[in-house]
Amino acid sequence: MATMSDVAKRAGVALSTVSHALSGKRPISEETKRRIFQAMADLDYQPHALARSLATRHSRIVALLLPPSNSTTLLESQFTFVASAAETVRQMGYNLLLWTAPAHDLEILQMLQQGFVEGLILMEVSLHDVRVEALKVRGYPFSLIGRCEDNDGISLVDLDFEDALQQAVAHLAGLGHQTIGLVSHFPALVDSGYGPAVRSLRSFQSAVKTLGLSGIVRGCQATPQDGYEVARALLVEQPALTAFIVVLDAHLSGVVQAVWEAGLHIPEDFSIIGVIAPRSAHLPTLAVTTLDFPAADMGRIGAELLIKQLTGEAIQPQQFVLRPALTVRQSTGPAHKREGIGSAKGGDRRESAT
Amino acid sequence: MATMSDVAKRAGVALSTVSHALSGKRPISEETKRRIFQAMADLDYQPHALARSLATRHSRIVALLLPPSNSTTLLESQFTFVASAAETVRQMGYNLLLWTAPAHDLEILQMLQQGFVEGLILMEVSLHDVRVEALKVRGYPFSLIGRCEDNDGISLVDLDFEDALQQAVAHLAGLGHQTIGLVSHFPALVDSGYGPAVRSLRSFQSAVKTLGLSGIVRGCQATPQDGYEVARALLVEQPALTAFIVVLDAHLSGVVQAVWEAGLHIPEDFSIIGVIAPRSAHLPTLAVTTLDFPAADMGRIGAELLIKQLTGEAIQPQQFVLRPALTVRQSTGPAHKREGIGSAKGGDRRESAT
DNA sequence: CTGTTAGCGCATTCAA
DNA sequence: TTGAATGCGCTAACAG
Repeated sequence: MATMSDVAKRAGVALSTVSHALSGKRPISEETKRRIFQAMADLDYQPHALARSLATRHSRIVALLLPPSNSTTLLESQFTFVASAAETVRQMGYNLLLWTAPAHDLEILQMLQQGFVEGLILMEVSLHDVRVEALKVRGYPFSLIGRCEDNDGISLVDLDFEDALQQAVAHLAGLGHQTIGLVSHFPALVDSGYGPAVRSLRSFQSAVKTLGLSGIVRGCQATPQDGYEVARALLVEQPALTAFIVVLDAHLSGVVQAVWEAGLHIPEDFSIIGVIAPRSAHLPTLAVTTLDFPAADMGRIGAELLIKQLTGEAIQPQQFVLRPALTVRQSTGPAHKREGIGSAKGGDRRESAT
Repeated sequence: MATMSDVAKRAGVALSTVSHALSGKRPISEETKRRIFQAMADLDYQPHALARSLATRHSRIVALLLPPSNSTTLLESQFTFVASAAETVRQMGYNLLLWTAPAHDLEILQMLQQGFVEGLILMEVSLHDVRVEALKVRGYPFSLIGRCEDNDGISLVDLDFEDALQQAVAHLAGLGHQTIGLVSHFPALVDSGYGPAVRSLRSFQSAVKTLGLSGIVRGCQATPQDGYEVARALLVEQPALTAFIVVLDAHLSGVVQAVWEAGLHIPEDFSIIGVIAPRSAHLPTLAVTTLDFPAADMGRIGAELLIKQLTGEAIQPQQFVLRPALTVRQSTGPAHKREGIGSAKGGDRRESAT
């Protein structure tokens, strides 16, 4: 591996000349430039990123904090954040480090202090996030995919859950639905102050109230089975129910199946709307109406926010709270009163599966 | 940010003494050690990782090459690789860089040459992978999650697809099934030499042949809808079919639904077995029998293989081809001839969804 | 047991 | 337009 001084020697110039030829930070005659690049080609020279970082005091490395794998199971959308951020960061000439750390861990700060990493992208932040506080106090650059309660001076991108749930309720209300069920996050997540859980819950309740509808909320773990169980129970307990709002992609298939097994047709007898990525909206035989969760955009913007901060392109913190677009597919329609059925024809499937 | 020389000054010792106190590479008296650590604490000293890397010529950074997001949609298992590798790498004191690059791109090599990254983990390798060839020729450390055709001298971890499909067929054969369908990868993937696609296909065909059964193969894109369509078509075209083998988690729900909609009960009338992660096996109302795809293990081992190579713990390349365990759940049972139904009661759902 | 010194590969300041 | 020299923060001989 050739070094810069090797190149300099071979081109018959000084080390600094080579450096400047590379960076273009001072004028170099065509002739010497030619010789230098020739020498670089001959030697198959590659600048040493680490050495450059040490001299520049810029590592061009940022890190994305992955939520701990044990707690919440990773949703489709989460991975999309990661993939999208990775791609964006790379396009902007930076490198993305993937860190796994318990949400409360502060050893993150060490690595920042070390100068190893120039900035951080956080996801799955809670309303009162210690990490955010710590970063803010020390003035380290970071961006959020998500929001806290107090976001003063923070760059972030998040879904506008308030708007999303409001739109969802409004859409259903417009179709004449009077009693709407929200299949939501696990209650513990609400208690722990997880933003999406709290905000969507609040917004649903207020929207339902404003429109004079009745709303029923039930939360559960992010698995199809739990979604199924919850929906099934709700359908029995609440005969007036004619629509579900689902906010987790993992719940969708379970909820749909519960509705089917109750003998209800979608959308004739029952409507379902999801606040999820369009990609997750296409069940085998049902395209679900969604408020499009823009996961890829969020990953991209989260990355851009951080890097613009680092390059000085953006001085002021920017906040993007994205309002999701409504895409009407086949799962929502005019409300019809349900017949008095709690479970029906499809129900045997479950018992039959010994 | 305090530097090592600051610490040295404050402790009244030489720079190198501080360095050695930190690394423990030479004996230091208790007294000076105490003073040094005291000074470090006073100054809130953090060693500068980049500088250390430059001096050591070891960055303690490895990279994981993410498959390009456009081509294959990312499966559950893929993300599990990433998350698991990230965690493992971190536990071993290294950092994981996420790279997105087209599979044919060789600019990867530049970064290795630069000394920025010490090694690579590749996933989604094809049987004849140019990247692997290039890495091998230049002697760069890397490990594979997956396999090529020729794996001489390469460290890798992969699922034993041969064994998996053989087990799947054997399990079904043992239950009396005579005609088995394989819902598999998109044909283009087989043609392009994608390992899992090719190996599972081959193995299925040979297993079926060996046991004197008849096997039908159909491949499609990795979405529930495509899985549904393919299964549906097969059920109509092949009345003798009594079981499906599914090798992509994304297909599972679609295939199951197609079977249900054909009026068949699982497992009484029809059996389904998946070569997928247990986590994906639990549909809302059906726990599917699987050959457990050990995605987390594979991510972990892939990372370990690379890092052991870097630390010199492993001189010889190691290859782990994991045989999946069979977990019998509710979706497989004794074979019964199907009645002459091609489509049935559930079929209306599809049409009804306008 | 401890101090001195010379790099690691590059950016950059100061001269020329 | 170019060269020489200094230093980024640390490790690792080499002395003592």
